[in-house]
Amino acid sequence: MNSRSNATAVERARPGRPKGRDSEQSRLALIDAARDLFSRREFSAVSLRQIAEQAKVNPAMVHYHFGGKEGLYNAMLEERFAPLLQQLELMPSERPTLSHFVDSYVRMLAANPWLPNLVVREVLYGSSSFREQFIERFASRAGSIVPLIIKEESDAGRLRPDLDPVYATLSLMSMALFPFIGRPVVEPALDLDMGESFVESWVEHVLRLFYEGAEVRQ
Amino acid sequence: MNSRSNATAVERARPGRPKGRDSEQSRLALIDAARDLFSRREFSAVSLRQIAEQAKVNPAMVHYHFGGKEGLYNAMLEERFAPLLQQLELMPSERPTLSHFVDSYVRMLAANPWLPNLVVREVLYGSSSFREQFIERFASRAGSIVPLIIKEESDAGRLRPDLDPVYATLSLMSMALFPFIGRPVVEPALDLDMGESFVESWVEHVLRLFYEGAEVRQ
DNA sequence: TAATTAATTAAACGACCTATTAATAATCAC
DNA sequence: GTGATTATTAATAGGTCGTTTAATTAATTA
Repeated sequence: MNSRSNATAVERARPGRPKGRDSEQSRLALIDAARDLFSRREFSAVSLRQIAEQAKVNPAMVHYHFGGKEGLYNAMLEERFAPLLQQLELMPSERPTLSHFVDSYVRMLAANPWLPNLVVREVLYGSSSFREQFIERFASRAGSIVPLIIKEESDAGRLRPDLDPVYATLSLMSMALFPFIGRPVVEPALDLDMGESFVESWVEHVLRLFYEGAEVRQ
Repeated sequence: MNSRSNATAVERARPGRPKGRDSEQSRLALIDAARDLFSRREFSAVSLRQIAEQAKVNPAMVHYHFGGKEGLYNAMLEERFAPLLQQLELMPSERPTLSHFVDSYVRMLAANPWLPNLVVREVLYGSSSFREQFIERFASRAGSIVPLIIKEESDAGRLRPDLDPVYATLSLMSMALFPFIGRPVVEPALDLDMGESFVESWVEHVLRLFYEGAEVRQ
């Protein structure tokens, strides 16, 4: 009863090009496994062997497709991470509103729970070159457009003239991003369910708090 | 001209207990180096050799004092991290106010720029046991007290009765914590100087926005 | 069909890392 | 003073990791 004749033995892949299988399959499997593992653990705490095991390919495939661990990480960022952030830049054809901003940010983070982890990791521990690129491509866009919208609303007499547009932007960004960054603590600590229904009610709360405040009006 | 007679040669430490030096010195040097490096890089990306080099002691001292890398990390958390968070729990003798909460959180984060990085790392990648402990010891305290204060203010008629205390808490926490977590991106992206003067003006802004909102009142 | 190219695995290499042990020198206890 | 204890370094053992190479098989091209 050797492994060759044993029908119950796991079919071990043999060397050589497999029959009728697109190489794209193993490539995508690696990217998916990388996204999953890199968003849950530190870069250096995730080994190629782990990624390969989860992707069900040989570790050497990482070198074949991406040249190495860093190449795989960069490819993952480029293919899974950047497009999502890019989407945040797609403003509506008309003039964007604050409501639109908060809504699209919150919606995206809620729909992709792995996203904030990667963003935070890049911001905190990423190479300075990536951070600069990230700031230039994404953060600065939002960071310059939102203050402009606020300034317009202010000039139009809808917002307090003494309100600092940059501080107001930072307030909105904080409320839009923090709950999702801190989700593993926020949910249990506040006994809050951040599931489906959270998104809409949170956006509504943030916008109302921003415009009207928490005080009773007389 | 051997190294013994060469006065300009670096004095290499020889084995054996050094003269007139408290062992506490090397212990503290290790803890300080660990705090510095662990708050700037991932845990597994920081090697004992780096820590020891920065602390100017032999890597084996880590084992001697702390039993290993993890022991050093835990000791660092216990001695540098926990006391700071503990301080946040020290409420004033009288009834704490929302203003007090925001003020003390913001002040602490601004004074200890390494703190948010460690908190975030623990929250995102830390062991679940530490996360539970963190939630129980710190996050849940704030997470249960602040909603109570808000509820009281609401019952006293100062806040809108339809305001959700938990959502309001999350809003304040977001604005108090996020700017410091995202500081490496926030500062350049918003062209904001988060130095000395930021603390006071930010606290004032947050409280006013929270109570009064951004709209013009008629 | 023969030769070349593409896709895959197995095996091994070298680097580095943590942890351990042994040696050594100062201090402390008696 | 002498033996035990404490604080330190050097050396190394054992393991894992990323990478590379060689072998192997399928697909493609000539």
